[in-house]
Amino acid sequence: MDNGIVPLLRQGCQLARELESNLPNWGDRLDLVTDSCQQIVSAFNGVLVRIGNASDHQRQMQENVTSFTQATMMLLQQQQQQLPQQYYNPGAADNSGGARSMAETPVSGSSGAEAGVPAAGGQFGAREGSDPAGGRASPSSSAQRPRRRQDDPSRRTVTVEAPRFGNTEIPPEDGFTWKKYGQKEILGSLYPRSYYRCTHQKLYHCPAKKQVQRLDSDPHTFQVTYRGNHTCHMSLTAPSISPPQPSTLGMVISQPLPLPQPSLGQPSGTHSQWLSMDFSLGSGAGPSSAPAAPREDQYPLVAVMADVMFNSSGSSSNSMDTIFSSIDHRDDHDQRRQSWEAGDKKD
DNA sequence: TGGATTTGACCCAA
DNA sequence: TTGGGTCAAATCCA
Repeated sequence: MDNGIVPLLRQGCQLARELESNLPNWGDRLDLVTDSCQQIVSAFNGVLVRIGNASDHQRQMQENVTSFTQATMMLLQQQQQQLPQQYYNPGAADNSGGARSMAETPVSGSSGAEAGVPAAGGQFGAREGSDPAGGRASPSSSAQRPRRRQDDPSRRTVTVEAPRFGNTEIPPEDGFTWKKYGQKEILGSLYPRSYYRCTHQKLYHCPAKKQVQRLDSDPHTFQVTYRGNHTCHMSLTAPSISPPQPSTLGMVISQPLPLPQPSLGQPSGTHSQWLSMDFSLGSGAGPSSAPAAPREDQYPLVAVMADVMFNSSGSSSNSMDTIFSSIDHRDDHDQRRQSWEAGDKKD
């Protein structure tokens, strides 16, 4: 391996470890967390760029890097999904230069003129309308199905680079399964906008939706707008009923990633909650079961992912499987310890 | 045959 | 009035 890949890998791992060690001290400085995550992603993106003509081994590494990059960005996305917008650092999401793979900016309105308008009420995970499977809205029911175009605090936009391999017509996996329900030509845009909703919308009334549109200026880049939060995986049954594609990042999010409750009333330590709750479901416990106070052994998630990624010696198994089985094992261990402690206290 | 996608029409916020 | 968002019938596909 040459072409500066190793230094970049080291840099990425180093950044991950720094993030790990700094997390307990950063408190609610989520801008710092964001910056750090983006530096990590940039480092691994640099690796991606340098891995051109990949051998099999390098290709495996590339898949690992891609998975880690996507996982990191998804974690970052999940994090921001739960945060009041004042925690965001829009400047850090600027994708105007450097290795651009995914960049995220909070969207407070549909026009740039409204950028900076604080999200009214800071509502998280605003559920859209009433019954998403309610069929065509009658005049009375339409009042319960507001068609928000602006001021939707749960609206987030990411720019996603088209896949380099395979079908470049579709945006990369983002960890969820989506069902396309519409496509529309958009005025002033060369490319149509596609509308997706969560596959589990009917089963679990999951309100999550996304819009995918190719950029006019860069057809190799998609702008993906997410609306609503996934509630399907907070269901006790959802993860086991509809396992995602095993070979995709779907493993990442569709596994025990509990998404934010609409009424998160815990402004302090929010990011700690993000880190502690995301992978703490293991056996189906909901976010409400997340420990109130973060434990320091819950922070090294990123480092764990990096370690597993680079220590998995070319296994044919999916890297995300490895990563999250590792996390699950950690979680199992935690659960066993907690149950043991509980039993111990009973005695 | 059932689930996913396509597509034209409808609804409604701006 | 316009155009974005959604619905649902038609179609495709495994």
